[in-house]
Amino acid sequence: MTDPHNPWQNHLLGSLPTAEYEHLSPHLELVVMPLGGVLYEAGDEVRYAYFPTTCIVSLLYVMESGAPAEIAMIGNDGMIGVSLFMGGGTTPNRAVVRSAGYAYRLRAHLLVQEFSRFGGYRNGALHNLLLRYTQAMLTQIAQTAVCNRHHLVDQQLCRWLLLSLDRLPSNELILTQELIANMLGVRREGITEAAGKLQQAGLINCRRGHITVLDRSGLEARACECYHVVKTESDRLLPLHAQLTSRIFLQKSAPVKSESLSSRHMSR
Amino acid sequence: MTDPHNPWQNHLLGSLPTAEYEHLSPHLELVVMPLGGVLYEAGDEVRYAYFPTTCIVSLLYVMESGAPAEIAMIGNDGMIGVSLFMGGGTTPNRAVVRSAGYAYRLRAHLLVQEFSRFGGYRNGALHNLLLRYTQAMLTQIAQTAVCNRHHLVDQQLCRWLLLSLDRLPSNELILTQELIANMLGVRREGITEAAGKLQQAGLINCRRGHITVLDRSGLEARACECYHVVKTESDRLLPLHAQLTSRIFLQKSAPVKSESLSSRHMSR
DNA sequence: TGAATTATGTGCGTTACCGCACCGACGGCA
DNA sequence: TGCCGTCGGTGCGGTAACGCACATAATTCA
Repeated sequence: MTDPHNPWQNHLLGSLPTAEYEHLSPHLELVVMPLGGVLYEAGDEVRYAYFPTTCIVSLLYVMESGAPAEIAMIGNDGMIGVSLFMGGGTTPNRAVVRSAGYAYRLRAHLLVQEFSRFGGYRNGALHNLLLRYTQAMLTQIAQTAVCNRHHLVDQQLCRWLLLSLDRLPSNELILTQELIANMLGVRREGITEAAGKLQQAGLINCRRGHITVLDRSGLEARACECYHVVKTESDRLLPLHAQLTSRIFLQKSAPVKSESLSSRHMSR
Repeated sequence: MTDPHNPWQNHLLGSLPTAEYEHLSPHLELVVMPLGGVLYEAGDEVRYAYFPTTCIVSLLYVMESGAPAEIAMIGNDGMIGVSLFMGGGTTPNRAVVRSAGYAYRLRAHLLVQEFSRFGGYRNGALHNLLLRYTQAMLTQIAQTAVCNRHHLVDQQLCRWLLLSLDRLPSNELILTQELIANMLGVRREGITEAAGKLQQAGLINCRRGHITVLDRSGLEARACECYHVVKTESDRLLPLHAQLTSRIFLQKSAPVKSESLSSRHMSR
């Protein structure tokens, strides 16, 4: 029986050419990502780069009042810790697990080292891949800004559910409406109302702490343009390489040194 | 008499080590940046990197409705065209001159080429500098998202004025309240009202198409935390190098091949 | 100089969302 | 099985910002 966890479940790792992938894989460490786990706080030195496979991590700015605001969400499409190679090594944001699951992590210096390796005159594949990913994330953040200003809570909820759905293996989200409200920076009651409408329309099904998406394209129709902009740009910058799909058949399990994050809880 | 325009008026160019600066400077072209000039449209292939000296350029997302929303503002602290080295070569945004002035520009391929040059095992200074700048811009965009969601128009106006002020040589902004409203994505009347309060408090002085800042620290006190987050992070990532200040005495003028941008006008 | 243009200031009803208070009800756990 | 903490739903008054319609004032230009 094969190990169900593999680094290439993460699209970035899965898109690497075999040579560079093999270079990194011995150092990738599988970690459990519990709901509410904090990867780093604002200003903390980032010690690991995380490559989610089945979890979702949110980047939050925590305001002076203590209220959080979601900046971006990252799942198996990306990584957490771009400041390692972009420079600075810290950010004014908190990274927190918003949907439990797994991720592979890599020590900071190993990532930076590999980022800076070259193949001839051009930079390496990891280098280019990570920069393209950062550019995609930048678009996601920009679109969050636009959406926050211009779109109704109903539309924003659709966008948010779709972005989440794209990063999860199933069509079920395990989270409370309060959590969604915190991420979107609106009242909990606002989410209750918006989700009620979606349920009434038969697009989703809500249970206590669970939201099941029944009609994906229905959500897309109700979402604002922001979702599509982010999705399109992301697909353009990071097409899934042949590498990834071919590895599904050549699967070679990585060392499973499962270790859990310290789980502080998301409050407020 | 010396030429008043010099590339090192732009902090990124000014922070380069002499060797790399000299490598680029023959290719830098001074361009006039008229109010409303469009550097590129959403989806356009980016053909030049622009390094503003006295102008301010805004990155806008233009919504389906046609309404613009400001994502970030760039002055002599940065450059326009990060997608050139981040990957993709286009963005879903429009870049438009928001405050007339000058900039130096560099052909896309020359920037990319210089970005990819190495000095030994580590990447070059331009490489690191541009990545750090991109990280700072990322923070600015993230904070725009936060601000759009959580802060009052009054506070946002203060933030916006301060960010503009930091990028201008004088304490006078030449722009209409309507323009500010478009940038912040609010009603023009909202700006009129907010600006009225600031004027009443003696912090600014408004004339038709002009805003003069009288009390900078007063504005800072009224601004939301977002301004400080962006400023602090920017200063941390991009401290002004000794190079820049020393060049003020070693000034060697660059070829002035002044050329004007096609000026399309910013409309609603 | 006077007319046209453009920018700014003001008022008024409307709306989306907030803050609060409360109730009901689900679901984990003893 | 029954308890209790947490989560979801609902109602109500309050408010920041909107959309619109004008009045007024500063420029530009004929």
